[in-house]
Formats: sequence, structure tokens, C-alpha cells
Amino acid sequence: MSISPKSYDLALLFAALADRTRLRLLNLMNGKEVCVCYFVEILGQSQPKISRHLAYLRRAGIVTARREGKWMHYKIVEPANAGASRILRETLAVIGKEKSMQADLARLGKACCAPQRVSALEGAPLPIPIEAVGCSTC
Amino acid sequence: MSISPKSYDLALLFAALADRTRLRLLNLMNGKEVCVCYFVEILGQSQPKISRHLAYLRRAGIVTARREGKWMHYKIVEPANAGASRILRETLAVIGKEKSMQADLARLGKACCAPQRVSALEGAPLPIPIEAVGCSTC
DNA sequence: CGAATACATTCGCTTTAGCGTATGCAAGGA
DNA sequence: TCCTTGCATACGCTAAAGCGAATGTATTCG
Repeated sequence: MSISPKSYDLALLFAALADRTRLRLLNLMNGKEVCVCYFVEILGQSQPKISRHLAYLRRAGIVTARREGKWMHYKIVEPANAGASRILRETLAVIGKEKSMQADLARLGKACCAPQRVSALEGAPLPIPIEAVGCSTC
Repeated sequence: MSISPKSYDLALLFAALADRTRLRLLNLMNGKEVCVCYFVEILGQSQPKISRHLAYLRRAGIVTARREGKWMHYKIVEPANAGASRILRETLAVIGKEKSMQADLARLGKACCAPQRVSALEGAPLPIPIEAVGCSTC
């Protein structure tokens, strides 16, 4: 039912997707709302780097952030533009098949099972699954 | 049946798609093999600029060039990586719905109907439709 | 042969992206 | 209130993108 904005520039979406780190972040967020500290831990990269890429995705309208106490949760949002939405969905499906991306998810799962084992994640809120669209009655 | 290369970096594909001019070029090439002079005429941009963007797409493995006398024909090639192929196909479908992209195609169609009316296109070879996959017997 | 045509490439420039490092800021705990 | 934690942002830098202008190159034509 949503109408695509007239002058949305798909090139901006592609620019946002044209970085390995950002693709890995999106893959980790696929279907979940994830705390920044997990990104830093799982990707093994500096916190400012992670934060800057998240800001890039935010400016591109691909993700949103929510504060919970000291922690920030990020999740993917469906782009207003229908075409952009299709491409993002397809992209998530494609990268989800990559071994390295599955390895990232595996490490996220492991870290969530025992966050106390990773000093950087002690007390951090767990990722929150995102209910499927149209499932608001569940 | 094709196996995806192990270490293909999707980010490179997205970088290639992250430019308005290159998206317009790909849209014009969708289903056709097109001569460079048409790109210059239809997009109304400088020949070196067009040529550089075509070179970018070539290096990204998205298009191939074929010489015919003085003229160069460009066409889209299916990326060896299955995921990249899916994303490229989806992208072509999405941009094909944009009004400005349809306008580009309309101008290409018009220029092809009467190339002699456009001095820059006198004698230029017409775009060549690309047969659909699996239609080699037609 | 030389001139013209159709493109490709190079050069010099400005803009932008991405990085590490350092710093700022909001929230919670002592 | 001060300190720590979790994260965002600013700074300085290097590398790359994108552009116009100029030049190079392959092909055809006279």
C-alpha cells in the first residue's frame, strides 16, 4: 500500500551496501535487533569503526537505533521505496548464503548463549528477535 | 549448474551499481547490445564520461564489449557468482520501473527509429536485441 | 599515404570514503 | 558528585571516485 517516493535515488542504497563491514552488520541484524557491543565483539573491529558504519546505514535509512539504558540497539527497517525494499531483501537473502556470513551468525549465537564468558559482553542485553510482518497477534 | 566463486565480494558489485549514470547505462543495455554513441546521445553526457563508466562496469564484470568496425557494442553479462546474478537481475527489474529510466528507453527507441535525424548517430549500428536464455533454437 | 571517426585513456583537480586516534556525551553506579 | 561504561563524533590522514579537458588509438575512408 506504500507509495514509493518519486525521486528516491537507488544509487544511495547501493553505496550503503558497497562495503563489506556494512554487509556483515546487516547480516547480523537480519531478523534481530542487536546491541552495538555484539557487533564490536563478533566482527572484531574497533568500536568507532563499527559506530561509523552504523551511522552510515542510519543516514541511508536502512537501519534505526533505539536506546536502552547505556545500550544502543540497531535493527533493519524496510526502506520506504518499494524497489529499495526489494533489493535490500534480496541482498539479505544472498549474503545469508555466504559461509563467512553464516560464521558471523554462528559466533553471535555462541556469544549470546554465554555472554558472561566474553568480558566485553557481561550484562549486555541479548539480541531481540523481530516478529515477522503480519504476526502482530502472536 | 554454475558454482559461485568462493571469495567473490558482493561489495564490488554494489560499488559498481552505486552511481546514477551507471544505472542508466545498465538500464539502456537491458536486453540489448548497444553502441556507445547511443549512450552519449541518450544520456546527453560527455563521451569520456560515458566511456569511463563503461570501463568501470567492464572491470566489475557486469558488461562486455565487442568491436564492430569503428563501433563498440556493450551488453550485460550474467555474473559468474549466483548471488551477484540475482541481485543484478533484481536491480534491472527495479530500475526499469522508474519513470526516468523508462524515459531513457523511450528516447533510445525514438533515436533508433530515425538515427539519420540525429547527426551524431548517422550510420551507427542499431542496438541488437539479446535472445532470451534457452532460446538458442529460435 | 593522410584525414576523419569512434572510443579509450591520461592528467590535474576536487570531493568523498574509510581508517586510527582522540575526544565528547549520555546513562548508571558508587 | 565523580567515575565508569557504552557509544557517537571530530580530527587528521591516505586512498579512491568522479569530473572536464586533453590526448592517444584503432578503424575507415579518400
